[in-house]
Amino acid sequence: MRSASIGDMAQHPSAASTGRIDKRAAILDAAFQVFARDGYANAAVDVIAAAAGVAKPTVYNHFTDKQTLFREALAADAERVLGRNLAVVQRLSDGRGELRARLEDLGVRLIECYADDRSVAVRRLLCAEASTFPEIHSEIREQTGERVVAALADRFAHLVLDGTLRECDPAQAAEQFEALLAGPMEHRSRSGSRKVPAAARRAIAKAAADTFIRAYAR
Amino acid sequence: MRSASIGDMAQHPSAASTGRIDKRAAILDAAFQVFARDGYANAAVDVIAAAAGVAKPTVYNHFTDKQTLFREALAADAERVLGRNLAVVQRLSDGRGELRARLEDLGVRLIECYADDRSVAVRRLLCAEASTFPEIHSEIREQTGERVVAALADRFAHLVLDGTLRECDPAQAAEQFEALLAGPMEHRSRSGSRKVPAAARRAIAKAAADTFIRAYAR
DNA sequence: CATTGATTGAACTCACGGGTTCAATTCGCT
DNA sequence: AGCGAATTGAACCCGTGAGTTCAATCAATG
Repeated sequence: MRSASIGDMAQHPSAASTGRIDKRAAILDAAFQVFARDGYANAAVDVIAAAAGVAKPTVYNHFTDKQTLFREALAADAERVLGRNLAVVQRLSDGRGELRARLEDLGVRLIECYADDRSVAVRRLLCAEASTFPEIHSEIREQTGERVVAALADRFAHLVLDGTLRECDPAQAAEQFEALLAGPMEHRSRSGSRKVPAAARRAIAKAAADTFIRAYAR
Repeated sequence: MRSASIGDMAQHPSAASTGRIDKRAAILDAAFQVFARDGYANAAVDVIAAAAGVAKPTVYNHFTDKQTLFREALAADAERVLGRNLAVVQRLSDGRGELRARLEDLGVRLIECYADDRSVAVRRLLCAEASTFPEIHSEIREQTGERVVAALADRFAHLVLDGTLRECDPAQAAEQFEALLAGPMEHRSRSGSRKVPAAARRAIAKAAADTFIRAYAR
Protein backbone atom coordinates (compact mmCIF):
# COMPACT_ATOMS: atom_id res chain seq x y z
CA MET A 1 0.00 0.00 0.00
CA ARG A 2 1.38 3.36 -0.94
CA SER A 3 2.22 5.61 1.95
CA ALA A 4 1.26 8.52 -0.29
CA SER A 5 -2.38 7.55 -0.33
CA ILE A 6 -2.81 8.16 3.35
CA GLY A 7 -5.26 11.01 3.24
CA ASP A 8 -6.73 10.29 -0.14
CA MET A 9 -9.49 8.01 1.00
CA ALA A 10 -10.67 10.62 3.44
CA GLN A 11 -12.12 12.77 0.62
CA HIS A 12 -15.07 10.48 0.14
CA PRO A 13 -17.21 9.98 3.19
CA SER A 14 -18.79 7.03 1.46
CA ALA A 15 -15.38 5.53 0.88
CA ALA A 16 -15.21 4.20 4.40
CA SER A 17 -16.50 0.74 3.66
CA THR A 18 -15.52 1.01 0.01
CA GLY A 19 -13.25 -1.83 -0.74
CA ARG A 20 -12.99 -1.68 -4.51
CA ILE A 21 -16.20 -0.07 -5.58
CA ASP A 22 -16.64 3.33 -7.12
CA LYS A 23 -12.96 3.69 -7.78
CA ARG A 24 -14.25 5.09 -10.99
CA ALA A 25 -15.96 8.03 -9.35
CA ALA A 26 -12.90 8.75 -7.24
CA ILE A 27 -10.73 8.77 -10.33
CA LEU A 28 -13.07 11.11 -12.16
CA ASP A 29 -13.12 13.47 -9.25
CA ALA A 30 -9.38 13.49 -8.73
CA ALA A 31 -8.84 13.83 -12.45
CA PHE A 32 -10.98 16.93 -12.63
CA GLN A 33 -9.19 18.56 -9.73
CA VAL A 34 -5.74 17.85 -11.12
CA PHE A 35 -6.70 18.89 -14.64
CA ALA A 36 -8.19 22.09 -13.23
CA ARG A 37 -5.05 22.84 -11.26
CA ASP A 38 -2.37 21.90 -13.79
CA GLY A 39 -4.09 22.06 -17.16
CA TYR A 40 -4.45 19.09 -19.47
CA ALA A 41 -0.90 18.92 -20.73
CA ASN A 42 0.76 19.38 -17.34
CA ALA A 43 -1.48 16.96 -15.53
CA ALA A 44 0.31 13.67 -15.02
CA VAL A 45 -1.76 10.51 -14.91
CA ASP A 46 0.46 9.27 -12.11
CA VAL A 47 -0.54 12.28 -10.03
CA ILE A 48 -4.22 11.78 -10.77
CA ALA A 49 -3.97 8.15 -9.76
CA ALA A 50 -2.25 9.10 -6.53
CA ALA A 51 -4.84 11.78 -5.81
CA ALA A 52 -7.58 9.23 -6.34
CA GLY A 53 -5.84 6.76 -4.05
CA VAL A 54 -5.47 4.33 -6.90
CA ALA A 55 -2.72 2.69 -8.92
CA LYS A 56 -1.95 3.97 -12.38
CA PRO A 57 -2.99 0.78 -14.22
CA THR A 58 -6.37 1.03 -12.53
CA VAL A 59 -6.89 4.37 -14.19
CA TYR A 60 -6.14 2.85 -17.57
CA ASN A 61 -8.45 0.01 -16.65
CA HIS A 62 -11.41 2.36 -16.43
CA PHE A 63 -10.47 4.86 -19.12
CA THR A 64 -8.66 3.88 -22.25
CA ASP A 65 -6.35 6.86 -22.29
CA LYS A 66 -5.71 10.33 -20.94
CA GLN A 67 -7.97 12.01 -23.48
CA THR A 68 -10.94 9.85 -22.57
CA LEU A 69 -10.33 10.47 -18.90
CA PHE A 70 -10.28 14.20 -19.56
CA ARG A 71 -13.46 14.14 -21.58
CA GLU A 72 -15.41 12.12 -19.05
CA ALA A 73 -14.15 14.07 -16.06
CA LEU A 74 -15.07 17.35 -17.71
CA ALA A 75 -18.44 16.09 -18.86
CA ALA A 76 -19.30 14.83 -15.39
CA ASP A 77 -18.55 18.14 -13.74
CA ALA A 78 -20.23 20.12 -16.48
CA GLU A 79 -23.35 18.09 -15.80
CA ARG A 80 -23.40 19.11 -12.17
CA VAL A 81 -22.89 22.76 -13.04
CA LEU A 82 -25.69 22.64 -15.58
CA GLY A 83 -28.01 21.02 -13.08
CA ARG A 84 -27.46 23.70 -10.48
CA ASN A 85 -27.94 26.50 -12.99
CA LEU A 86 -31.17 25.05 -14.33
CA ALA A 87 -32.51 24.58 -10.81
CA VAL A 88 -31.84 28.23 -10.09
CA VAL A 89 -33.57 29.40 -13.24
CA GLN A 90 -36.60 27.26 -12.53
CA ARG A 91 -37.04 29.04 -9.23
CA LEU A 92 -37.89 32.22 -11.07
CA SER A 93 -41.31 30.84 -11.90
CA ASP A 94 -42.16 30.21 -8.25
CA GLY A 95 -41.52 33.79 -7.20
CA ARG A 96 -44.61 35.81 -6.44
CA GLY A 97 -43.05 39.05 -5.26
CA GLU A 98 -42.01 42.15 -7.12
CA LEU A 99 -40.31 41.66 -10.45
CA ARG A 100 -37.25 43.53 -9.24
CA ALA A 101 -36.84 41.39 -6.17
CA ARG A 102 -37.26 38.22 -8.15
CA LEU A 103 -34.69 39.29 -10.75
CA GLU A 104 -32.19 40.35 -8.11
CA ASP A 105 -32.60 37.06 -6.36
CA LEU A 106 -32.17 35.18 -9.60
CA GLY A 107 -29.09 37.25 -10.37
CA VAL A 108 -27.45 36.59 -7.06
CA ARG A 109 -28.05 32.88 -7.34
CA LEU A 110 -26.81 32.70 -10.92
CA ILE A 111 -23.69 34.60 -9.96
CA GLU A 112 -23.16 32.17 -7.13
CA CYS A 113 -23.19 29.32 -9.63
CA TYR A 114 -21.02 31.29 -11.99
CA ALA A 115 -18.41 32.00 -9.33
CA ASP A 116 -18.31 28.48 -7.99
CA ASP A 117 -14.86 26.97 -8.15
CA ARG A 118 -15.90 23.94 -10.16
CA SER A 119 -17.82 26.12 -12.56
CA VAL A 120 -14.87 28.43 -13.08
CA ALA A 121 -12.62 25.43 -13.59
CA VAL A 122 -14.95 23.93 -16.18
CA ARG A 123 -15.04 27.14 -18.18
CA ARG A 124 -11.30 27.56 -17.94
CA LEU A 125 -10.53 24.03 -19.09
CA LEU A 126 -13.09 24.29 -21.84
CA CYS A 127 -11.55 27.48 -23.12
CA ALA A 128 -8.00 26.30 -22.69
CA GLU A 129 -8.35 23.03 -24.55
CA ALA A 130 -10.93 24.21 -27.04
CA SER A 131 -8.43 23.92 -29.87
CA THR A 132 -7.16 20.48 -28.91
CA PHE A 133 -10.63 19.10 -28.11
CA PRO A 134 -13.01 20.79 -30.55
CA GLU A 135 -15.66 18.15 -29.92
CA ILE A 136 -15.91 18.87 -26.21
CA HIS A 137 -16.23 22.55 -26.81
CA SER A 138 -19.38 22.13 -28.84
CA GLU A 139 -20.83 19.25 -26.85
CA ILE A 140 -20.61 20.75 -23.41
CA ARG A 141 -21.02 24.40 -24.22
CA GLU A 142 -24.13 23.76 -26.24
CA GLN A 143 -25.62 21.54 -23.58
CA THR A 144 -24.77 23.92 -20.78
CA GLY A 145 -24.56 27.63 -21.44
CA GLU A 146 -26.97 27.18 -24.28
CA ARG A 147 -29.59 25.43 -22.21
CA VAL A 148 -29.38 27.80 -19.29
CA VAL A 149 -30.08 30.74 -21.55
CA ALA A 150 -32.86 28.78 -23.23
CA ALA A 151 -34.47 28.03 -19.87
CA LEU A 152 -34.17 31.67 -18.93
CA ALA A 153 -35.74 32.67 -22.23
CA ASP A 154 -38.61 30.35 -21.48
CA ARG A 155 -39.22 32.06 -18.12
CA PHE A 156 -39.06 35.45 -19.75
CA ALA A 157 -41.53 34.37 -22.41
CA HIS A 158 -44.05 33.68 -19.65
CA LEU A 159 -43.40 37.08 -18.14
CA VAL A 160 -44.10 38.63 -21.51
CA LEU A 161 -47.36 36.75 -21.79
CA ASP A 162 -48.64 37.82 -18.40
CA GLY A 163 -47.70 41.40 -19.15
CA THR A 164 -44.89 41.77 -16.66
CA LEU A 165 -42.39 42.39 -19.42
CA ARG A 166 -42.98 44.41 -22.57
CA GLU A 167 -43.25 42.63 -25.89
CA CYS A 168 -39.78 41.55 -26.93
CA ASP A 169 -37.63 38.64 -28.01
CA PRO A 170 -37.29 36.49 -24.88
CA ALA A 171 -34.16 34.81 -26.22
CA GLN A 172 -32.44 38.14 -26.64
CA ALA A 173 -33.58 39.28 -23.23
CA ALA A 174 -32.19 36.13 -21.69
CA GLU A 175 -28.88 36.52 -23.48
CA GLN A 176 -28.56 40.08 -22.31
CA PHE A 177 -29.58 39.37 -18.74
CA GLU A 178 -26.95 36.70 -18.50
CA ALA A 179 -24.41 39.04 -20.07
CA LEU A 180 -25.24 41.75 -17.54
CA LEU A 181 -24.35 39.27 -14.81
CA ALA A 182 -21.38 37.46 -16.32
CA GLY A 183 -19.67 40.44 -17.92
CA PRO A 184 -19.19 42.52 -14.81
CA MET A 185 -18.24 39.37 -12.89
CA GLU A 186 -15.47 38.68 -15.36
CA HIS A 187 -14.43 42.27 -15.10
CA ARG A 188 -14.20 42.13 -11.32
CA SER A 189 -12.25 38.92 -11.21
CA ARG A 190 -9.63 40.42 -13.51
CA SER A 191 -8.07 42.93 -11.19
CA GLY A 192 -6.72 40.73 -8.49
CA SER A 193 -7.21 37.02 -8.91
CA ARG A 194 -9.07 36.85 -5.64
CA LYS A 195 -12.70 35.94 -5.38
CA VAL A 196 -15.30 38.60 -5.89
CA PRO A 197 -16.72 39.48 -2.45
CA ALA A 198 -20.35 38.79 -1.72
CA ALA A 199 -21.19 42.47 -1.44
CA ALA A 200 -19.84 43.17 -4.92
CA ARG A 201 -21.82 40.25 -6.28
CA ARG A 202 -25.02 41.61 -4.81
CA ALA A 203 -24.23 44.99 -6.33
CA ILE A 204 -23.74 43.41 -9.74
CA ALA A 205 -27.04 41.56 -9.50
CA LYS A 206 -28.78 44.76 -8.41
CA ALA A 207 -27.31 46.74 -11.30
CA ALA A 208 -28.19 44.01 -13.78
CA ALA A 209 -31.76 43.81 -12.55
CA ASP A 210 -32.08 47.58 -12.66
CA THR A 211 -30.83 47.90 -16.22
CA PHE A 212 -32.87 44.92 -17.32
CA ILE A 213 -36.07 46.32 -15.85
CA ARG A 214 -35.49 49.72 -17.41
CA ALA A 215 -35.05 48.03 -20.78
CA TYR A 216 -37.63 45.28 -20.63
CA ALA A 217 -40.29 45.94 -17.97
CA ARG A 218 -43.62 47.14 -19.18
CA MET B 1 23.02 44.25 -22.77
CA ARG B 2 22.99 42.75 -26.19
CA SER B 3 24.59 44.95 -28.81
CA ALA B 4 22.36 43.12 -31.25
CA SER B 5 19.40 44.97 -29.91
CA ILE B 6 20.55 48.07 -31.74
CA GLY B 7 18.92 46.79 -34.86
CA ASP B 8 15.80 45.88 -32.98
CA MET B 9 14.95 49.48 -32.43
CA ALA B 10 14.59 50.03 -36.15
CA GLN B 11 11.01 48.91 -36.69
CA HIS B 12 11.43 47.68 -40.22
CA PRO B 13 8.41 45.52 -40.89
CA SER B 14 9.81 44.97 -44.35
CA ALA B 15 12.25 42.19 -43.71
CA ALA B 16 13.19 42.01 -47.37
CA SER B 17 16.78 43.13 -47.06
CA THR B 18 16.97 41.85 -43.52
CA GLY B 19 20.29 40.14 -43.08
CA ARG B 20 20.42 39.68 -39.34
CA ILE B 21 18.25 42.46 -38.05
CA ASP B 22 14.93 42.31 -36.26
CA LYS B 23 15.15 38.58 -35.84
CA ARG B 24 13.69 39.39 -32.48
CA ALA B 25 10.44 40.71 -33.89
CA ALA B 26 10.12 37.72 -36.18
CA ILE B 27 10.59 35.37 -33.25
CA LEU B 28 7.98 37.17 -31.16
CA ASP B 29 5.50 37.01 -34.00
CA ALA B 30 6.09 33.36 -34.76
CA ALA B 31 5.99 32.54 -31.08
CA PHE B 32 2.59 34.11 -30.66
CA GLN B 33 1.15 32.26 -33.62
CA VAL B 34 2.47 28.91 -32.50
CA PHE B 35 1.44 29.45 -28.90
CA ALA B 36 -2.01 30.47 -30.09
CA ARG B 37 -2.33 27.39 -32.25
CA ASP B 38 -0.84 24.73 -29.95
CA GLY B 39 -1.15 26.19 -26.46
CA TYR B 40 1.83 26.88 -24.22
CA ALA B 41 2.61 23.32 -23.23
CA ASN B 42 2.28 21.85 -26.71
CA ALA B 43 4.23 24.59 -28.43
CA ALA B 44 7.75 23.41 -29.20
CA VAL B 45 10.51 25.98 -29.25
CA ASP B 46 11.98 24.18 -32.24
CA VAL B 47 8.77 24.80 -34.13
CA ILE B 48 8.69 28.45 -33.15
CA ALA B 49 12.26 28.87 -34.31
CA ALA B 50 11.46 27.22 -37.63
CA ALA B 51 8.36 29.37 -38.07
CA ALA B 52 10.45 32.46 -37.46
CA GLY B 53 13.08 31.28 -39.94
CA VAL B 54 15.66 31.15 -37.23
CA ALA B 55 17.82 28.61 -35.44
CA LYS B 56 16.84 27.43 -31.99
CA PRO B 57 19.90 28.83 -30.20
CA THR B 58 19.02 32.23 -31.63
CA VAL B 59 15.73 32.08 -29.82
CA TYR B 60 17.50 31.39 -26.55
CA ASN B 61 19.89 34.18 -27.42
CA HIS B 62 17.06 36.71 -27.33
CA PHE B 63 14.88 35.20 -24.64
CA THR B 64 16.28 33.40 -21.65
CA ASP B 65 13.70 30.64 -21.69
CA LYS B 66 10.31 29.51 -22.96
CA GLN B 67 8.41 31.29 -20.22
CA THR B 68 10.01 34.62 -20.98
CA LEU B 69 9.34 34.16 -24.66
CA PHE B 70 5.70 33.44 -23.89
CA ARG B 71 5.32 36.45 -21.65
CA GLU B 72 6.88 38.85 -24.12
CA ALA B 73 5.03 37.49 -27.12
CA LEU B 74 1.72 37.72 -25.31
CA ALA B 75 2.46 41.19 -23.96
CA ALA B 76 3.38 42.46 -27.41
CA ASP B 77 0.17 41.26 -28.99
CA ALA B 78 -1.94 42.40 -26.07
CA GLU B 79 -0.50 45.85 -26.61
CA ARG B 80 -1.71 45.93 -30.21
CA VAL B 81 -5.17 44.75 -29.24
CA LEU B 82 -5.41 47.38 -26.53
CA GLY B 83 -4.33 50.08 -28.96
CA ARG B 84 -7.01 49.21 -31.46
CA ASN B 85 -9.72 49.06 -28.83
CA LEU B 86 -8.78 52.42 -27.36
CA ALA B 87 -8.76 53.99 -30.80
CA VAL B 88 -12.27 52.73 -31.41
CA VAL B 89 -13.54 54.06 -28.11
CA GLN B 90 -11.98 57.46 -28.73
CA ARG B 91 -13.99 57.73 -31.93
CA LEU B 92 -17.17 57.93 -29.92
CA SER B 93 -16.36 61.49 -28.95
CA ASP B 94 -16.07 62.63 -32.56
CA GLY B 95 -19.52 61.41 -33.48
CA ARG B 96 -22.08 64.14 -34.06
CA GLY B 97 -25.08 62.09 -35.12
CA GLU B 98 -27.85 60.46 -33.18
CA LEU B 99 -26.89 58.71 -29.95
CA ARG B 100 -28.31 55.45 -31.26
CA ALA B 101 -26.31 55.55 -34.45
CA ARG B 102 -23.14 56.41 -32.58
CA LEU B 103 -23.61 53.58 -30.10
CA GLU B 104 -24.38 51.06 -32.81
CA ASP B 105 -21.30 52.12 -34.70
CA LEU B 106 -19.19 51.86 -31.56
CA GLY B 107 -20.66 48.47 -30.87
CA VAL B 108 -19.92 47.11 -34.31
CA ARG B 109 -16.36 48.34 -34.16
CA LEU B 110 -15.77 46.97 -30.68
CA ILE B 111 -17.17 43.63 -31.73
CA GLU B 112 -14.83 43.68 -34.69
CA CYS B 113 -11.89 44.09 -32.35
CA TYR B 114 -13.32 41.49 -30.03
CA ALA B 115 -13.71 38.94 -32.81
CA ASP B 116 -10.30 39.56 -34.32
CA ASP B 117 -8.19 36.42 -34.46
CA ARG B 118 -5.30 37.86 -32.52
CA SER B 119 -7.65 39.24 -29.91
CA VAL B 120 -9.39 35.90 -29.51
CA ALA B 121 -6.03 34.18 -29.26
CA VAL B 122 -4.82 36.57 -26.59
CA ARG B 123 -7.90 36.00 -24.46
CA ARG B 124 -7.71 32.26 -24.92
CA LEU B 125 -4.03 32.04 -23.97
CA LEU B 126 -4.59 34.36 -21.04
CA CYS B 127 -7.43 32.23 -19.76
CA ALA B 128 -5.71 28.96 -20.46
CA GLU B 129 -2.44 29.71 -18.72
CA ALA B 130 -3.91 31.90 -16.00
CA SER B 131 -3.08 29.32 -13.37
CA THR B 132 0.48 28.73 -14.55
CA PHE B 133 1.23 32.43 -15.17
CA PRO B 134 -0.73 34.34 -12.53
CA GLU B 135 1.43 37.44 -13.06
CA ILE B 136 0.50 37.79 -16.72
CA HIS B 137 -3.16 37.45 -15.95
CA SER B 138 -3.16 40.52 -13.74
CA GLU B 139 -0.65 42.55 -15.74
CA ILE B 140 -2.26 42.26 -19.13
CA ARG B 141 -5.89 41.99 -18.15
CA GLU B 142 -5.69 45.07 -15.98
CA GLN B 143 -3.88 47.07 -18.61
CA THR B 144 -6.22 45.98 -21.37
CA GLY B 145 -9.81 45.10 -20.53
CA GLU B 146 -9.62 47.42 -17.58
CA ARG B 147 -8.45 50.40 -19.58
CA VAL B 148 -10.91 49.93 -22.39
CA VAL B 149 -13.82 50.00 -19.97
CA ALA B 150 -12.27 52.97 -18.22
CA ALA B 151 -11.98 54.86 -21.51
CA LEU B 152 -15.57 53.98 -22.31
CA ALA B 153 -16.64 55.18 -18.87
CA ASP B 154 -14.88 58.45 -19.56
CA ARG B 155 -16.85 58.91 -22.79
CA PHE B 156 -20.09 58.10 -21.04
CA ALA B 157 -19.29 60.57 -18.29
CA HIS B 158 -19.18 63.29 -20.93
CA LEU B 159 -22.50 62.13 -22.32
CA VAL B 160 -23.97 62.40 -18.85
CA LEU B 161 -22.66 65.92 -18.45
CA ASP B 162 -24.10 67.15 -21.72
CA GLY B 163 -27.43 65.58 -20.87
CA THR B 164 -27.46 62.87 -23.50
CA LEU B 165 -27.49 60.17 -20.84
CA ARG B 166 -29.41 60.27 -17.61
CA GLU B 167 -27.52 60.66 -14.35
CA CYS B 168 -25.80 57.38 -13.56
CA ASP B 169 -22.52 55.73 -12.73
CA PRO B 170 -20.52 55.91 -15.98
CA ALA B 171 -18.27 53.07 -14.89
CA GLN B 172 -21.23 50.78 -14.42
CA ALA B 173 -22.74 51.88 -17.70
CA ALA B 174 -19.46 51.13 -19.47
CA GLU B 175 -19.19 47.72 -17.86
CA GLN B 176 -22.71 46.85 -18.87
CA PHE B 177 -22.39 48.15 -22.40
CA GLU B 178 -19.31 46.03 -22.92
CA ALA B 179 -21.10 43.06 -21.39
CA LEU B 180 -24.04 43.52 -23.75
CA LEU B 181 -21.60 43.21 -26.63
CA ALA B 182 -19.23 40.53 -25.38
CA GLY B 183 -21.76 38.26 -23.74
CA PRO B 184 -23.91 37.57 -26.79
CA MET B 185 -20.77 37.28 -28.92
CA GLU B 186 -19.47 34.55 -26.65
CA HIS B 187 -22.83 32.92 -26.79
CA ARG B 188 -22.87 32.90 -30.57
CA SER B 189 -19.37 31.54 -30.96
CA ARG B 190 -20.29 28.59 -28.75
CA SER B 191 -22.62 26.75 -31.04
CA GLY B 192 -20.38 25.94 -33.92
CA SER B 193 -16.80 27.04 -33.67
CA ARG B 194 -17.10 29.07 -36.82
CA LYS B 195 -16.83 32.80 -36.89
CA VAL B 196 -19.88 34.87 -36.10
CA PRO B 197 -21.19 36.29 -39.41
CA ALA B 198 -21.18 40.03 -39.96
CA ALA B 199 -24.96 40.20 -40.01
CA ALA B 200 -25.23 38.59 -36.59
CA ARG B 201 -22.62 40.97 -35.26
CA ARG B 202 -24.59 43.96 -36.46
CA ALA B 203 -27.68 42.51 -34.83
CA ILE B 204 -25.86 42.12 -31.53
CA ALA B 205 -24.61 45.70 -31.67
CA LYS B 206 -28.12 46.91 -32.50
CA ALA B 207 -29.65 44.99 -29.62
CA ALA B 208 -26.98 46.20 -27.23
CA ALA B 209 -27.48 49.83 -28.25
CA ASP B 210 -31.22 49.46 -27.95
CA THR B 211 -31.12 48.00 -24.45
CA PHE B 212 -28.50 50.49 -23.39
CA ILE B 213 -30.50 53.45 -24.59
CA ARG B 214 -33.66 52.23 -22.92
CA ALA B 215 -31.73 51.93 -19.68
CA TYR B 216 -29.47 54.94 -19.81
CA ALA B 217 -30.71 57.58 -22.27
CA ARG B 218 -32.41 60.61 -20.82
C1' DC C 1 41.06 42.61 -44.80
C1' DA C 2 40.54 41.35 -40.27
C1' DT C 3 38.19 41.46 -36.04
C1' DT C 4 33.97 41.06 -33.54
C1' DG C 5 29.83 39.25 -32.36
C1' DA C 6 25.53 37.29 -33.86
C1' DT C 7 23.88 33.14 -36.24
C1' DT C 8 23.61 28.52 -37.55
C1' DG C 9 22.99 23.47 -37.63
C1' DA C 10 23.58 19.45 -35.55
C1' DA C 11 24.23 16.68 -32.02
C1' DC C 12 23.71 16.05 -27.22
C1' DT C 13 21.92 15.77 -22.14
C1' DC C 14 18.32 15.21 -19.24
C1' DA C 15 13.88 15.12 -17.22
C1' DC C 16 9.19 14.08 -17.69
C1' DG C 17 5.30 11.61 -18.77
C1' DG C 18 2.04 8.35 -21.50
C1' DG C 19 1.14 3.79 -21.74
C1' DT C 20 2.31 -1.23 -20.90
C1' DT C 21 3.72 -5.50 -18.69
C1' DC C 22 3.57 -8.85 -15.06
C1' DA C 23 3.68 -11.33 -10.95
C1' DA C 24 1.70 -10.77 -6.47
C1' DT C 25 -2.22 -9.47 -3.92
C1' DT C 26 -6.84 -8.32 -2.58
C1' DC C 27 -11.74 -8.07 -3.02
C1' DG C 28 -16.40 -9.57 -3.92
C1' DC C 29 -19.13 -13.22 -4.03
C1' DT C 30 -20.85 -17.93 -3.72
C1' DA D 1 -13.02 -21.79 1.78
C1' DG D 2 -12.21 -20.73 -2.81
C1' DC D 3 -12.82 -18.80 -7.47
C1' DG D 4 -12.43 -15.03 -10.77
C1' DA D 5 -12.05 -10.34 -11.49
C1' DA D 6 -10.13 -6.22 -10.14
C1' DT D 7 -6.18 -3.92 -8.05
C1' DT D 8 -1.54 -3.08 -7.06
C1' DG D 9 3.38 -1.75 -7.25
C1' DA D 10 7.20 -1.53 -9.69
C1' DA D 11 9.73 -1.60 -13.30
C1' DC D 12 10.07 -0.79 -18.05
C1' DC D 13 9.81 1.26 -23.15
C1' DC D 14 9.76 5.15 -25.81
C1' DG D 15 8.70 9.53 -27.68
C1' DT D 16 9.07 14.38 -26.86
C1' DG D 17 10.82 18.57 -25.82
C1' DA D 18 13.63 22.17 -22.98
C1' DG D 19 17.96 23.93 -22.87
C1' DT D 20 23.10 23.51 -24.02
C1' DT D 21 27.40 22.93 -26.47
C1' DC D 22 30.47 23.77 -30.26
C1' DA D 23 32.70 24.39 -34.36
C1' DA D 24 31.64 26.65 -38.59
C1' DT D 25 29.64 30.71 -40.90
C1' DC D 26 28.01 35.19 -41.84
C1' DA D 27 27.40 40.48 -41.64
C1' DA D 28 29.12 44.62 -40.47
C1' DT D 29 32.46 47.83 -38.85
C1' DG D 30 37.00 50.05 -38.48
